[in-house]
Amino acid sequence: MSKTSSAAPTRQRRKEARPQELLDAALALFVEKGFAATRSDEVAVRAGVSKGTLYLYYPSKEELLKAVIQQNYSGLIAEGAGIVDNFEGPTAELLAMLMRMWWTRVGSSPAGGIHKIMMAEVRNFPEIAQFYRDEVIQPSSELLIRTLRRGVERGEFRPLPYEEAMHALIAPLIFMSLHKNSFGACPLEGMDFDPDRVIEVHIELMLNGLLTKPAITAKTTTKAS
Amino acid sequence: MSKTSSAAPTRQRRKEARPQELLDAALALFVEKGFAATRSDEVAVRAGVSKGTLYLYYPSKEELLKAVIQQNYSGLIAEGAGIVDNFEGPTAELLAMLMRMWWTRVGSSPAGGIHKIMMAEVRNFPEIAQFYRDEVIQPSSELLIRTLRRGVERGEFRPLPYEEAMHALIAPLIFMSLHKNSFGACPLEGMDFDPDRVIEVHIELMLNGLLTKPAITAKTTTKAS
Amino acid sequence: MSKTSSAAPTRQRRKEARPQELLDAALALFVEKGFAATRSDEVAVRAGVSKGTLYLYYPSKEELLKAVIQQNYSGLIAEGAGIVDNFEGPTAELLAMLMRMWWTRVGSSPAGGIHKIMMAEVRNFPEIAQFYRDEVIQPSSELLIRTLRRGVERGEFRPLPYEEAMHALIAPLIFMSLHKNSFGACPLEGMDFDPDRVIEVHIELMLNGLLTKPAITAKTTTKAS
Amino acid sequence: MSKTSSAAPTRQRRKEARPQELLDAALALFVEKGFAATRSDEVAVRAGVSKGTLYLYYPSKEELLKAVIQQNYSGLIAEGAGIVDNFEGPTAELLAMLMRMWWTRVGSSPAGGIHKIMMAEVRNFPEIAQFYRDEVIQPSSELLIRTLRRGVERGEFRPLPYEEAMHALIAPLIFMSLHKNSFGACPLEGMDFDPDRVIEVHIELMLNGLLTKPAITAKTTTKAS
DNA sequence: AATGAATGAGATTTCATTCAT
DNA sequence: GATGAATGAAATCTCATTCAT
Repeated sequence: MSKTSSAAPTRQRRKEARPQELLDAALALFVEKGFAATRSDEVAVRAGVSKGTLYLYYPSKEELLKAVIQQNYSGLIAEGAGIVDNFEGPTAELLAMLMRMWWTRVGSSPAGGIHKIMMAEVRNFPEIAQFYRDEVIQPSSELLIRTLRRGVERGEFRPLPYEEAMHALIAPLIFMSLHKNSFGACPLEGMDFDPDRVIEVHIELMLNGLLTKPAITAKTTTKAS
Repeated sequence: MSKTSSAAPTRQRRKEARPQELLDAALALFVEKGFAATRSDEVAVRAGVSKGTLYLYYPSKEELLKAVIQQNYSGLIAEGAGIVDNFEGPTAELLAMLMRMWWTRVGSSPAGGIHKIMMAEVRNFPEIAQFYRDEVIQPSSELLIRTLRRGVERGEFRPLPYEEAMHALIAPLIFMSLHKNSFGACPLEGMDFDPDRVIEVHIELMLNGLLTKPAITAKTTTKAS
Repeated sequence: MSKTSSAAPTRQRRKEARPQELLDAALALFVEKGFAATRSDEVAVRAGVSKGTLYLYYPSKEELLKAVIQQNYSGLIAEGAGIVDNFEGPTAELLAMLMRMWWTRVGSSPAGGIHKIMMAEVRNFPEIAQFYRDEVIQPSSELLIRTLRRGVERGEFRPLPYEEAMHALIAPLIFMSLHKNSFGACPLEGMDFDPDRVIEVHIELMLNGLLTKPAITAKTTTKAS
Repeated sequence: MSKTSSAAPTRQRRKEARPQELLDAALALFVEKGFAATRSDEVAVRAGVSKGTLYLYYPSKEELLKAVIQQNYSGLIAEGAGIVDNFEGPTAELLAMLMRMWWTRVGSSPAGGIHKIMMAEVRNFPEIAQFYRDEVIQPSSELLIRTLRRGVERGEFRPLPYEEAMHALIAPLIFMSLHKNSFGACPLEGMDFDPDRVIEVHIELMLNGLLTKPAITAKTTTKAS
């Protein structure tokens, strides 16, 4: 019926490969069912090992969660920093490139599911919350803020409160990533839009706005903060 | 502001108030700790009753979750529909009004936390997923799409793929709501921006874009779908 | 076949009686099989409840052990102190009375088994070790030492190092108690002496010695310390 | 005194030394932590081998326990028998010599810890109980009883029930040995007596009694049984 | 022979749910 | 109805034992 049907489940020694296999299995299940609702031997079975083996590599389910998060984010940010520092050309292009890159590399990959786990669990794991803020949120925020500032200083972008604009910028990316791993994974009728196109439209709108002619908005006198 | 402090003599716990008290307690705890990690007698204690009493009203924790979700969304949408149908004036104003309204009435109220629960649990409760799509997502999407179409048809907005634009529009609202109930509730340093202002910046940017001068974007030749 | 044969194992509410029943069951099993080798649901079953109920009263097996020890020794020593303070007559009689009393009330009762548990487990539970020393060993040692000093000071006993003599005095009592709960409980042939008579012989020998005529012993010039 | 420090070049672990090293490691750990609470790879690590190697020599932890006990008692008794048979002189001296010898050779050596293990585990291992009775208790009891009888028959000792007197005689020896391996190994204040001196006082008291003048005891008309 | 990665039965503990009071 | 003591299925984690290398 499937791949491992006939051969006896002979015991395998794969010390090197095991951590990665376990982390992948754990990520998939934590994203699908949530951390608390995933039983530790489900993880083991999906990774093709026994319950005991899982505990040989990670001393508790909580440590496993931490390892999943760390492994997926180590050295993800550094890459983006290099791009920002070396880019020459219109800031709009740089911004669009960063956002498309994040979407390709994180948002629509398994690692994107980590956001879902984090949203659901941060309040139960303050230690992980701090780690995630320091290693992921903070550096990537800085990257985008630096880019916005570049645009404003070069006169390409209108003046803005950077922190808030940054959040408005990334919100649809993360939202789409969350969607893919929640509603998007359910067999529901009538939810058949294409996340990739949402990202493109978002980029377009962010840069150019909805209006055919710029309006003078009274309410939000936005200044670069 | 205080709930029921003055009027009720608080003599005996009123039977008819129980369901609401239980649902409120459950909502708060499910949002804070997640569904699986909330113990059913925590809910009971927070509602001021005993564990047994909880089961008198809801036959299982799962049914309680369903009731929490359903109760918080009954008749939330109808209100918006009336506004859209009767509004006269620039569509940009209508759109901004709808978004601010959602933020005030839902996003920054306890009900906003339901999104967090839904994200975390839909894949475990397909039944709820369908309900939520039918009762919440579908009608509010239609409302926004109708508004966008109004803008495009009146020549106020540039042509757009409605579905995708709609998602780009609501993403920061929902994202901020999720944030308030996850990272925003953790005592982390350096995450001290104001969600309300993010909403305002988002509205501003959505309408006018980042660029000082409109660019001709080649990549996304967005047409009204 | 037995007492609870026919009646359905109907759930009983016995909040008051439960702690004692659980402690008795735990004592018996810890003495018989040792602490580590006793499974917590064995304790529950012997007390006539379910595993869950045990944890309703004691939050862990270790806490259960502590409770067993404390409950069996609270106010056991005070009694002896009263006797020593009020006794008039030959110290030999007082000493014999104390020893026989201990044997009757502790050594040959279930509580005597606690010594066996303590011997086996002290090194794993330093906290309990301290408790036992403070509550049991220290006060009862003082009692015996006071008695020995009375004998020496009244010229009834030869001079002695009190601390060491005290240990020589109680050793057979405790040893017999340990024996009853270890070898004595095994179905072995040829170990059929009577512990009660050992105690009597010990008392006799302690007071009068083995020798028909007192010897002058060079080696141990024992002085009252 | 040092085991094998100078002679062996310690190049490769010698195969023939393994069993002894394993038994020593097991003895030390079983005495310290108890049988059930000692993990089998703790034993292996302490013996400087891997877990797998331990199972090459002993097929189960239970067999290891048996081996520990048996190995430590082989040919311990024979020695004593020779002494008793050949001794000439006062029986009191013989008795004192036997007791001091036991204390030196067994009680205060690692082998003394076996008593602790036996006390704790006999009821779980009936097979070992029988072995211990046959190989250790029975022969050494006989030795002491023979010595007591010699004393009584030569008119040196008062008439006694031999079996019971024998137990009264050895109790402090074993009790001190147990103490060294339980409470004595805990860092408790106020338990700082010297076991060696307890033994000496015990011998002194046993021979001469506490009383300055022999009393006529009515209660225990002890006759040689 | 020696190793230590892998296993899985079994232990402790939790908690949704039931039900006697 | 309301309570909370009682239950037991199920979850996490341990560790004696096995076996591929």
